[in-house]
Amino acid sequence: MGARRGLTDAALDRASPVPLYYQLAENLETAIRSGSLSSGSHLENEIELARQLRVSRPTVRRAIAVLANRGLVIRRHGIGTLVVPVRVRRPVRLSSLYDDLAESGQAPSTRLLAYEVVPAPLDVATGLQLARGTRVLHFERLRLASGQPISLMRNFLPLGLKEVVTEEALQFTGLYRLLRQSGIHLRLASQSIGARSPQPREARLLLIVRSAPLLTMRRISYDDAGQPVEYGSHIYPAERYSFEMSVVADSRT
Amino acid sequence: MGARRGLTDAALDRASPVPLYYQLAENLETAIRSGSLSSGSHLENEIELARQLRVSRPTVRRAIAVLANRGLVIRRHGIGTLVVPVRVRRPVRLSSLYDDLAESGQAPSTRLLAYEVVPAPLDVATGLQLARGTRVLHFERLRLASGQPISLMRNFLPLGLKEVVTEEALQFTGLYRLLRQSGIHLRLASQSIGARSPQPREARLLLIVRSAPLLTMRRISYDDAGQPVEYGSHIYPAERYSFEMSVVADSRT
DNA sequence: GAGGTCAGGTTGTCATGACAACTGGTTTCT
DNA sequence: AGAAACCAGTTGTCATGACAACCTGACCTC
Repeated sequence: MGARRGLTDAALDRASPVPLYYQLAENLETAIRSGSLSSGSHLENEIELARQLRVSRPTVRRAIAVLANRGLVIRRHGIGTLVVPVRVRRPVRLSSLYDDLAESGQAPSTRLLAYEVVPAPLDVATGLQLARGTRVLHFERLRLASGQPISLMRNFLPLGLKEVVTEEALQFTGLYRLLRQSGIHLRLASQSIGARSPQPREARLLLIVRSAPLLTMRRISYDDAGQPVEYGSHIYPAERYSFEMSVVADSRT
Repeated sequence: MGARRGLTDAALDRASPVPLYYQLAENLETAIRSGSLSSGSHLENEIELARQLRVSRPTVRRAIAVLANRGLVIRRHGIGTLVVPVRVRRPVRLSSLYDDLAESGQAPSTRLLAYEVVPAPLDVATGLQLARGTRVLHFERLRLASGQPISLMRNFLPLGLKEVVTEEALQFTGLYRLLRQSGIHLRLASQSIGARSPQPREARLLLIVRSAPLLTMRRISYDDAGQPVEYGSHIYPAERYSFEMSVVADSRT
């Protein structure tokens, strides 16, 4: 042997606080995305993989389950585990527009149009599970990509986050990144995507004509503890933006 | 004791081909949705749950993992597992419009506007991984909910599925249900959601004015084996439809 | 009274072992 | 030659056991 490598290169670190199964999942994902595990090919079988890496089979299975959930591999009973054919896949992951743009090299920037404390409108109060009229932090941002307006974003947050999400910080980075840096991990979000026509002010800010349709997205995000963290109401010019996502069905049966 | 029931009511069937963890997950989901596990409350702890149900702790954990993936519960290290506050949550699940409507009691019906074999347009051929110009099955349907047009759907399928997806069957049931009944399990889909203005014919069919925006969805679905099964290009009147979804972040870090 | 410390309870991780179920190819039988 | 039976290889399910990491609340100390 000796050609039998490929994965064992990035060894697992048992001293690390990162779980073994997760280290392995990341190694495998790197291998897939880099192409060293060509698309359509079989993964080494679980038992062999476990033997080579000196871990137990459940650990290997759990790592592969992570990849399967992300839609990177497909498991087939009696056959093996295959790498999904290459495809542009934006994961269903809770993504941040700012980070997405940055990743695709679009040079995002932000114009902060409003930053204030207001009584929560009814739908916001309901979404954030606050009493009607509770004071909340509200701000409005115009997001530009490569200098072109791509989204007008209104957000409402519980007042307690005012120290974390400051007026200054919002000018230079994305909301989600700010929250993450403060140790707030968004775990769950429910969102609704629709379309409508722009109001005059919206058309003016987004540099579109009034007959051009808008994409709308309303999102409520919850943290680790299930507490509502953010109510967002965003609009996008449909001619310049669309939502890309991949959806993975449950595995069972 | 004696009040300590609630879950043990729907017992697990070890003779069933349905895995124990999945039976348990469904029992728990039923309990949550029916309200017998009130929102925000703690689940019984894993060890106790395992003891009561006479299964091992990994089995319990796996069942809870299914629910966590669906966004129904949140696990907190050192605390316990909590039921997520009630909320209308349409899962990101690969859902069928037909089934969704039926579930919400909307009485879906279908008008089949076209059913034919045509050479695949370029984008369709690319999406289905076929040579350009390969003949494919194409059909167009107008979906009505409670008698009102709610979607105009164009689909392209590999010709081999013509026997499964017949002209007659399409009139009375949804595409996904047809495929599932034939043993084709959709596992993965990549989709894109956008918006645009309707063309005259589209406005006429959907009973909207030309200035009313449309939601558009393009979707390519893949089966268990990673083979493309369906290319769909659908439009919806924005005033009558929106996409609801919940998104769950990976658990780790 | 304020703060730190500790214990109990909970989920998170990992190992080992066993058997079932499925797939695809090969062999055998008719 | 064709169909049925078998077999090797793989993933799927489940049990048991052990320890680590984490959170909360109670207790103790200062």
